[in-house]
Amino acid sequence: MSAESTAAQAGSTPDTRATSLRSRSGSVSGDAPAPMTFYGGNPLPLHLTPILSKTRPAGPASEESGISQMLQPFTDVSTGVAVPICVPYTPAQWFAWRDLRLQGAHRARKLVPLPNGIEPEPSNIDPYDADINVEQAPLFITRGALHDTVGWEAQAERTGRQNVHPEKEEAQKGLTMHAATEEQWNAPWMFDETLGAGPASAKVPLEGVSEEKVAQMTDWQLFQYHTRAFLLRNAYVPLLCRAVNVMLLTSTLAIGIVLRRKLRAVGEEAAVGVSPLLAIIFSPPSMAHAILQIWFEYFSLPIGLWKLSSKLWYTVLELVFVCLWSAELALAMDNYFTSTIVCTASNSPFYFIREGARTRLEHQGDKDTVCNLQVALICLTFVSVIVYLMVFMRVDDYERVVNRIRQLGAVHCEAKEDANILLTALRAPRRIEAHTSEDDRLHKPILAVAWLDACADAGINVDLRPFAVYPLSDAYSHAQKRESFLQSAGACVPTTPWFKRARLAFPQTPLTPVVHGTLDPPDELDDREAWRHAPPWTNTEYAIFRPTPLQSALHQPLVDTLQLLRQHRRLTNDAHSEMAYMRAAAAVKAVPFALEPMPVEQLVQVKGIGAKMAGLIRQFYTLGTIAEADTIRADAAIQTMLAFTSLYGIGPKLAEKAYNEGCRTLQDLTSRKKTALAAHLGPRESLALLPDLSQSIPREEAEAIATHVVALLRTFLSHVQYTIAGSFRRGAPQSNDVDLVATYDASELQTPAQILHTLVDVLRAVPCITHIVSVARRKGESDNVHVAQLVYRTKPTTLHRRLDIVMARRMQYGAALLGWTGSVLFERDLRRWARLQGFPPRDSYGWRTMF
DNA sequence: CGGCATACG
DNA sequence: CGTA
DNA sequence: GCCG
Repeated sequence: MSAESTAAQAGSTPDTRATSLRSRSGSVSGDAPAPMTFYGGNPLPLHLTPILSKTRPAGPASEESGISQMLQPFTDVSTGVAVPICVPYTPAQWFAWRDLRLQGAHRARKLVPLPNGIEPEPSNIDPYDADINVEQAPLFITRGALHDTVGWEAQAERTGRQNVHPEKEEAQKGLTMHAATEEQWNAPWMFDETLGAGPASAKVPLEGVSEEKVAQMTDWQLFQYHTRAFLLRNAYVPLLCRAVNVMLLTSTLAIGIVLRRKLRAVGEEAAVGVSPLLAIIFSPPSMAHAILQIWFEYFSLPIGLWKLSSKLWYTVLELVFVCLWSAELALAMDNYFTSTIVCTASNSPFYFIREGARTRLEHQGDKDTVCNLQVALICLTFVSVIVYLMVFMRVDDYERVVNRIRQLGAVHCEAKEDANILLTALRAPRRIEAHTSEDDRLHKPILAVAWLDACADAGINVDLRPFAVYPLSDAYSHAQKRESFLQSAGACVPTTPWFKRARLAFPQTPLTPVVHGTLDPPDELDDREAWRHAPPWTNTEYAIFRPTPLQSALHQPLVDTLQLLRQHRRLTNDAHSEMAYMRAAAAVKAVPFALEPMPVEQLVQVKGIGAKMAGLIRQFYTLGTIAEADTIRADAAIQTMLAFTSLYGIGPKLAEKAYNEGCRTLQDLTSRKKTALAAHLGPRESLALLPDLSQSIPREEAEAIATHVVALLRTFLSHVQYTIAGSFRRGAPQSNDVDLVATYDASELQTPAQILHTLVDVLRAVPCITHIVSVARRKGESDNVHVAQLVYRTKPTTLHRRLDIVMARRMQYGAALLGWTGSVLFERDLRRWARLQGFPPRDSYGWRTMF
């Protein structure tokens, strides 16, 4: 709607109002139909920015004034979404969120229509035709990296208070859990406990291996399995490796000494060159190094937590020993083959007599001893070099993990406080305790790195419990319920690609598989991989489970009409009916085939469409309109009240009241009322701003605003990351407001509320905010997500824009992002489903306050 | 026939 | 009650 | 108004 039409409408007389209002309502969704896209999140490619890199904006923000800053092209990092890898709330909730994430994966990826002319409108397809030609179905493939959606990023509960229902406690008893609750975990760490007896035992199934599988194994497989389990689980293994290393070095030293003594005894000190001497010289520092490494591994700060420079030095040291022993190996071999006592046989290609060489010592036995010792030296040195190289590769492992994290779309956090999951190569509980806070151990799963690989293999977040290297908190009290749900949903095997499970997990009717997600895309393998992540349309009661285009390519006029009926129900204060229309509109919007030819009996099979809706839809497609909608459009009173509600702070109740008191124009409303509502943005200001605020904001401007605000934010806050949420994040080309979700480093001491206040002060000083609708309480609880609702204006000549700035700690960033991405129906269905899944009503901010 | 999202100003 |  |  344009500013002109709004102004005309506001100033119109009662007689002309009806027509102007009608034209207004007619243009409610009159935008040109956008190409059909799923909720793809931000259409810009979303990268997960590793916090590791400490990305800063291109230019120093403080040097430029706000406006010139804003005019700069949008080159910021804002399209990167950095979300700490974490679990939401309790593990039980984590499972639920994981499912949500799976089923809502369409929100996580950029979806691109398939090339080469595949029609996105399968209007002639009969969905009941069993042999449906899938090639005619709308086909979408996904590209781009996974970014946060539902599961990764929601956050761990901090308080740990659990509202354990008695019956759930009871149910917990039969629970098969990781051995984490056995008391060895809490006992001081001792070698003998970890050697076979403790929870690190191979008896605990390895990740991804069910007990039934183990039972079916052959002896050889069982042996392999137990070996693997031993090597992976046993805390003694690294020590064993080091012990072997030390033994090798000791042997090398011994051989060097024996060899040298022997040579001296026979008066042939130069017979095999300097290699025995070098072995004697190199061995002691190498042993010291090995012992140092044992200390590093068992007693120091875990190497993964070292400073980068320390890690580099550690690697360099390792490299030095690789070099030393490589040199020794080469030298020992050369000394052997060119020995003055000629160790090589006369028929070998290495055999030749050098000047001064003696083919014989006094005793043949002495020569054999010397030569054999030299061979032993070569072998030991070779093994040592191999061992060093293996250790070297282990150091490299850390980088691999970081890359994996990034590849999975999660974020590697520098500060432990920011993380929601801790990954470690450590296995000893005492060491883990030494390097984590009690709070972390209580609320964050501490997992083996193998979990990451399992996630990468499965393409989803897999059950983390088998990967726990430290007892998971009591928060698992709800795991039983989750487990049974997942099992009933067929969603409990981590190695199953998610789309297979999702098919089973979706509540669905026979109507469902109109569009299969099983078609292979024509070209590259990458696309094939991506394809499996594009969920098919699902006939479900819950909006969270189905992909939905921003605009329906088939039914947008019908959707708009249903929305009009919904507005009417809202004005008439019929919340439940209103919701039914909202659901119906959303359901229709998501349907990927034409409803037009369908009889009522088929229409009612779509979830959310009942008898009445089906009738209305039939009416719409036979008569070309819905009678009730026409009535509403012709009703001046309703249209007037509808116009009233476009003012900030005026809802159905006030609109009706005002209308009954004789108000007919927006001016009437403002002159009559001086409501205390929305203290800083009353009806008068709201009316003044309406021409501006009702104009939609293009993406570019939203991004410019965000860039500007974040630049200001960065003048006093470090490590700021942000995302434009709201309908923009759902892919809308324009919106009526900008939702900016921002987060910052855990090292920052300020609370989100304090930051918001500072930011608002800065924005006011610039000045580019004209109204403060509301700001967070100044001394709000330190851990809450806080919001500033502002009216933003770049400079006096530009339009006023509604701007919401959401400030969250990084732990809650993902949750905040989810909560502020919407849509409204999505949020409601999210909570509805969560409640249905039996989440305890709790007051922790994690669940309650955020959603 | 009960439930339908939730928190905050 | 209105807003997100 | 729809769903279970």
